[in-house]
Amino acid sequence: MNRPTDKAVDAPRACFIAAGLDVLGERWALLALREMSLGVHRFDQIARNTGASRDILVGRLRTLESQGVIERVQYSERPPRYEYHLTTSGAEVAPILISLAAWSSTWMRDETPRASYRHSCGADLKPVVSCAECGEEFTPGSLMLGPLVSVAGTDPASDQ
Amino acid sequence: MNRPTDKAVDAPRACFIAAGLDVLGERWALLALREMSLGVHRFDQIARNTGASRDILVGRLRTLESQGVIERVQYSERPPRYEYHLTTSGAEVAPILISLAAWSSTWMRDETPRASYRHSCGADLKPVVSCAECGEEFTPGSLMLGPLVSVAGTDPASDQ
DNA sequence: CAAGTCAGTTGGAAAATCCAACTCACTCGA
DNA sequence: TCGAGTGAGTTGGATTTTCCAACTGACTTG
Repeated sequence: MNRPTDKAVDAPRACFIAAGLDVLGERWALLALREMSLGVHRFDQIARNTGASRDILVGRLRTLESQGVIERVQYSERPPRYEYHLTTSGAEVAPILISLAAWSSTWMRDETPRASYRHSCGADLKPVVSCAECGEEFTPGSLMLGPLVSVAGTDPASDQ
Repeated sequence: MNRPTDKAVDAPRACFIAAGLDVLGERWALLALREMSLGVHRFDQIARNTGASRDILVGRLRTLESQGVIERVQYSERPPRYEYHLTTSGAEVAPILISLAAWSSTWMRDETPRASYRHSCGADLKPVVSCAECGEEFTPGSLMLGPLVSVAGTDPASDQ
């Protein structure tokens, strides 16, 4: 089904979920983005609000910046000081944070008090995820593997 | 603004995003759930498809099980063998995976070929996240902090 | 009966994270 | 002008996680 010299038949599944996690899945990355989404842009405050150690946080912010998810905006010349702001890419992480918050507030209810989130209309967070094409709601299981995608199309390959 | 004896003014923000990440944010956890969402339920195959080392994967699966996200289903008596299946809670992680895949396929396009995802209607993955209450689409920035939530209500507290 | 499958375990090396303290360049109040 | 404070890091060493390859035990299959 593949080439004659079938290399490793069992390479990990290269998919966009895995690729997204390479950037957003490292510890503290999503919490840092949460802070910026909430309007917190400065290093000390992001460190405090996330609980990340400062050295690790520096690394995360640099990675996110190099991936184009956030950008540094200078707010003081001397000494040079920067704020961290979401780029368009970073702002579009919001649906992930929203889904996560909604899942968590449904399934992680225990005794500890936690900040909840809501939509700007004032309602409690109850996101509905639907398909932009057909308009139907995504149900668990309606996620299917599609074709391989790169700059150009490549030949399909299916294993599971 | 708070109590007289203000304890640590700078505790990390306890919110549902952070709580969700405690369970889903560890390395390999979401990829393991991805596999189960795609119908892969057995240890060896999950290990292969995610790329996780077997020892770490065992730990993750145990944690997810103890958190009620997945469950082990025995499929062989002797030797005892189990499959890993999503619980209702686990199935509802789908919107997170969907948002992640969509974000990634928009912003992580590089030369490497990757499996894409689509809705079961056949369309490319373009999820729309909207508020169940008002029906309006969530725009970046429409996520607001709500009140503290626990088993009972607690007094509000705002810092940022 | 030898080889293969499946779901793990094990031990040691490597990498990531944590933590507290320290730096540097300032600003602010007395 | 001095001392304290702020903001954004950096540093070194301890701790925790993860990686990796090999191994086990209980089977099944040829």
